[in-house]
Amino acid sequence: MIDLKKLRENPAHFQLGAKAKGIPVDIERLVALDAERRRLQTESDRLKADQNRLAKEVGPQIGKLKGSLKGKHGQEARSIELEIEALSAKPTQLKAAVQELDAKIQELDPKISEILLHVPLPPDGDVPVGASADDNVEISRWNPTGFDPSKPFHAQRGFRPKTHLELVRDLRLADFERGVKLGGARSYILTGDGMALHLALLRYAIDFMVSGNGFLPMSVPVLVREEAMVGTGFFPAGREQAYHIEETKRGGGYDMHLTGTGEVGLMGIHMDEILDEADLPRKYVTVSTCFRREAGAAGKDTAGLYRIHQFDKVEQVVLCRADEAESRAWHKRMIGYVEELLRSLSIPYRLLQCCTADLGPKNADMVDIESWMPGRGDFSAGTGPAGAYGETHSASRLYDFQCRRLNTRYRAGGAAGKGDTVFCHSLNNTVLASPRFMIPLLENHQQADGTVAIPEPLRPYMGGRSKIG
RNA sequence: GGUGAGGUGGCAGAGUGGUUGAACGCGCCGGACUUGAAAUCCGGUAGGCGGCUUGUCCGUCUCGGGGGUUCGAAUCCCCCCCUCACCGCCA
Repeated sequence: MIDLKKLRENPAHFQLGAKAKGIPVDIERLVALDAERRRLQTESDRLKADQNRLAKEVGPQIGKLKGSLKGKHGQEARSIELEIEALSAKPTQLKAAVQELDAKIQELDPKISEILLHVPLPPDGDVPVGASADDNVEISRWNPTGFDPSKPFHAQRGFRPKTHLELVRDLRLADFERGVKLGGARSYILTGDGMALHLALLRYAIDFMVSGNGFLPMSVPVLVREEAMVGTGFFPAGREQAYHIEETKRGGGYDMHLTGTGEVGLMGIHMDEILDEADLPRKYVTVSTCFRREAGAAGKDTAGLYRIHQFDKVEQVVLCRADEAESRAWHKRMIGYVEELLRSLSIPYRLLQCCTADLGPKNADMVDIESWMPGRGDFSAGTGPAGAYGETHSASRLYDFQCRRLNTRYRAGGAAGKGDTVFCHSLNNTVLASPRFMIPLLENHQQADGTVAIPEPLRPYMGGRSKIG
């Protein structure tokens, strides 16, 4: 959520931001509704002040009179009752006026929050303006020694590469037919070494962040309430992407949603909390199963392990002080962790600066990391697939957008009881998502004999083995 | 799933219709005492929203959440959420 006060001061900034992201939102109407709401509240508060003052003056008198009414009858009682009535008249009148104003405010509130929840965080000034993901800008590349993505795979390695689909089939790493039988389209079963590799990757990634970089490992719910989805900024815009458990339809008190990323759980941890500044930054990592409906992606990447409804992901999240420089520094650092991880696994990758159109409502800035996948890209009969980069990671910088929605704050100024409460900044980045990451891993490390070499750091997690197949 | 008990400030815990945004205690902050610390004493210590005269300012709301009764609600009524205990079932 953006700061309504800032929007009041500079609506144009938010209008431009929404436009750059290609998100339609009626900011003029929001500004008008907000002004009306404040007018009503000021008026209501004024009347309530009268009410309270009157209650203090008149209330005790009424109490006394009511007390003296006991045991009185006839004429005497009647005159006391009249007195009470007279004293109550003004407060009753005020009450009606207040109720009328408050009713109007209550009518306005859902309209305001409806729009407010849709106002995206404007992209930072240094984010390139673009119309679609095609306008993303490459920042850097890294290649293991001897690898050059501009040359065909077989020219470098001396054999035609298999796609991950072929590798998975030949090495019996996954069973798509039975997966689909069980779970429908985009389902799969990892089998044998496929499952072993999947687990090895996740465990390596977790250990890398915990032992290597001081992140605190957490388990988090993947079945969460609406508040967590709205708070983290996935709802309302991304409602179509999440599976919805309609418990209310069977008599339950509330519905649940399956999370599409561990970010929801990790960020939700400190919902409605005020943290001590001294306890920041918080560095959390989780591994969780992620569920995505992939609505609107029909027909896209239908085969294989690239686009699936259920996968597992190691995710990193940082909560830090509300300081732009600090936030930016963490973004770089969190990307750096992933670079180090990818290098340790000898996977070629590139960093992409996402343009404004590719950002999504909650990001001020986003950097994608794409891993080289030899099995993707144009196919030629002679040399096989040309290879292409495919997205495997995404690092977001959100300022206080998420924490404002989640109401996650800290007390500034160090010492307890002092300083303002301010919303934290939050950041998140993939550490490793599998099975998707198995694609670059299998395809890059395949050998001419059809086996796949296991990169050194994964071997301890694979029973010391050096290859699959 | 059944039965019962509860949800009050950072924590613990009073308060069952009238200056109670909230006692007492602990914690924390400031001060005094002390060579320093401890102990002791004094004072202070929630958040949201709005306003303008932007102030050590004013108003308002908040005792799990929402609604209601009342001149007045932490306190009474209704709905929801959550926690705990025991029983049943169960990975």
